[in-house]
Amino acid sequence: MDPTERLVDDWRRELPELDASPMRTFAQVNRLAALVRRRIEDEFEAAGFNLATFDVLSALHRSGAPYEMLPSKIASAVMLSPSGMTHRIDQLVEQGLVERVADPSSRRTAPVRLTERGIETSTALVHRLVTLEQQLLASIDDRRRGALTQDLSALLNAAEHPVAE
Amino acid sequence: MDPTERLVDDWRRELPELDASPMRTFAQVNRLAALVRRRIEDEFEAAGFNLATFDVLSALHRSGAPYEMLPSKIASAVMLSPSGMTHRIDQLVEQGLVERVADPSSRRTAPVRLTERGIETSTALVHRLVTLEQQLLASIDDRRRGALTQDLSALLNAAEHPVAE
DNA sequence: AATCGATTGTTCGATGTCGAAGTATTCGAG
DNA sequence: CTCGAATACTTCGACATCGAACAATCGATT
Repeated sequence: MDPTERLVDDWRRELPELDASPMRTFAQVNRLAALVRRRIEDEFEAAGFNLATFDVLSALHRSGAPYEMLPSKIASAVMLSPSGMTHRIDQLVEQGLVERVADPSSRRTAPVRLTERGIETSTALVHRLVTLEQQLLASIDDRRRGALTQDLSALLNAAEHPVAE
Repeated sequence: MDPTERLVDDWRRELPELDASPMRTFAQVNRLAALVRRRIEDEFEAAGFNLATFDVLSALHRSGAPYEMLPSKIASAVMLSPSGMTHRIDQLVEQGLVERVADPSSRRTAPVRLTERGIETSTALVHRLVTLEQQLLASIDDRRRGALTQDLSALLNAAEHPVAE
């Protein structure tokens, strides 16, 4: 029996008045995210990089030429605090994957730009990533994948927009 | 357009030879896990606790009376390193939520047991949690929830058991 | 044109986690 | 019965992240 199913059974036994079934879905999502993260880290580590690095490179790459973004934009894209972003960019600059460029329209900001090496690295890593993810998705046929995407969209929507505060 | 859909479009534009569609599913899972985690943290913080605390209390509670587990068992249940577990237990002992008890069969291990207060806290938090999760699930009817659970199970299975090393 | 508030990024201190090394205890082979 | 291997936990140092405080700059209002 998988751990997330066990979870619901346990709570039914301990607190019979509680309907614990919602917990299973989120336990699955949480565990899946953690396991996949671990798999990706292993995959990237084999190439000498990590997921944190890829998150930033990928955001820049996806933004299209000239592969520039403001740190604040990257930070919100990867759900990282501004201070954390500063630190990550410092490392990437160190590794020669990105560089801070001057913004002629504002001296308050210093957009970050992918270097050649940054683009190559991002490209190599995204191919590795997709290959891994395809393997993980192999057990689900296309039709169910479509339904899954829809359901996850609905949940994401609920999670992004709290009902009332 | 939601960020995970955008992701696929961006990659299609930048790297047309790449089929980036698998990335969407995992981006959804990852983002959902992060957002829900944040919501839960907020919910628990209002009660003066956090998710890390609940994870441990909940593992003990679910194990049933006398609510005892070995630290190593709890650690694997919540996917935390042994050293991290030591630290968390220290805090919980400090707060009077758990206590280390002597194991008559071995002096090498000191099982952790929920205190009265620990049980009460766990019970209160799990009710808060389920209420929140029910809200988040409200947009999906029961039939689709069943399908979602099945699909997530398949993905979890693939993620837990790597094809080959 | 001067100033105040908003925006953007950085620094700093605190915290949580990990992995490696260390300690204590138990188990098993001879 | 003894000693080495295995087990379970802890300690320690390194590191990523966060939030709060700070600094610099821009924009808007008067």
